[in-house]
Amino acid sequence: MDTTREYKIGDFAKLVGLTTFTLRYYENEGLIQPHRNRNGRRFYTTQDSRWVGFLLHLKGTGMTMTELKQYVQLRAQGDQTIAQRKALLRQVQTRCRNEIAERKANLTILNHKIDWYDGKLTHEISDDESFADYLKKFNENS
Amino acid sequence: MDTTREYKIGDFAKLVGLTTFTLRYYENEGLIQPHRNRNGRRFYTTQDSRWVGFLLHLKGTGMTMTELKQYVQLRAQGDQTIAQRKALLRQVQTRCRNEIAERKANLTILNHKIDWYDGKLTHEISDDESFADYLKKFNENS
DNA sequence: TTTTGACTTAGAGTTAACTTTAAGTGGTAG
DNA sequence: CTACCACTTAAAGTTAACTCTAAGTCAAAA
Repeated sequence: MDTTREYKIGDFAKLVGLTTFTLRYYENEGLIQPHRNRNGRRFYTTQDSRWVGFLLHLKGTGMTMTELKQYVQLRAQGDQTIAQRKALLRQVQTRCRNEIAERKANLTILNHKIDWYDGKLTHEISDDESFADYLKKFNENS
Repeated sequence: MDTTREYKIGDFAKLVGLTTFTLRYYENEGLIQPHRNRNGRRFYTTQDSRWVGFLLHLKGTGMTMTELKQYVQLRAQGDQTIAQRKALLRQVQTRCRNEIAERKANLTILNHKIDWYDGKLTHEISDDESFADYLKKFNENS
């Protein structure tokens, strides 16, 4: 493993799947702190790509910029903020779980609707059975 | 069951959990077609609330306004568009499944991070074990 | 050496899906 | 009767998270 490589912003952008605009934006917001060479140009390391990777995982859970900034601030204050960071992540975790559950529930309805269309197309469902009626078959538990 | 009730826009809004603004907006976009009384005021029926309920389920899968409008247009053309409607919903279904999967994967990382903080707080994880190292324990498959 | 890429700041533009306002009219419930 | 709710159109405002531009300077790759 090469842990000492340095990337210019353009190359790093490709590496992590962001644009240079976004990288500078994140930097502005305090989420990333690239290094500078003697000419004042940014460079990024493998370490930085790991951090950005983690950031993107957090983003992917629905964590907002505001929350990410809070998180980064806490992180900068060292180990005494671990409990607070954990609390923050727990909040994001709960919300994310709820969103997934809700999304799944909606997807289930969509699945049934598609099945219903299937039935219509293959004439397994009579012409006059409504989707509402059809849905009742899956409602043992409500 | 009372299937003949009529609701004024304000009451209907409460019933379905939207604002009157949003109801008029959806109507404008062609997603809802309320009835009018002799004074030109909108009223909505139980039928309408079922339709809005379904709309909201579709929205909840990540279906966009544009897609919903397409869907409603197809619906208005009758049974000969069932295959097209099914195709549209399938596309939404696939995207929704992918998004859920991605979200779950990100949540898994978040879960591990929280566990890692837990370990730090209870000193089950040594002070110098990095999260990256910790994560490796779960990476049998990558 | 020419083109490509990086640097700066401040600010404008983008996107989706609402959300609200204005400004005036006119039913309706308590 | 009075407060409240509904009606209209057109347009502006909101939010988050980017995304891009301008305008000029400067370094580096082909």
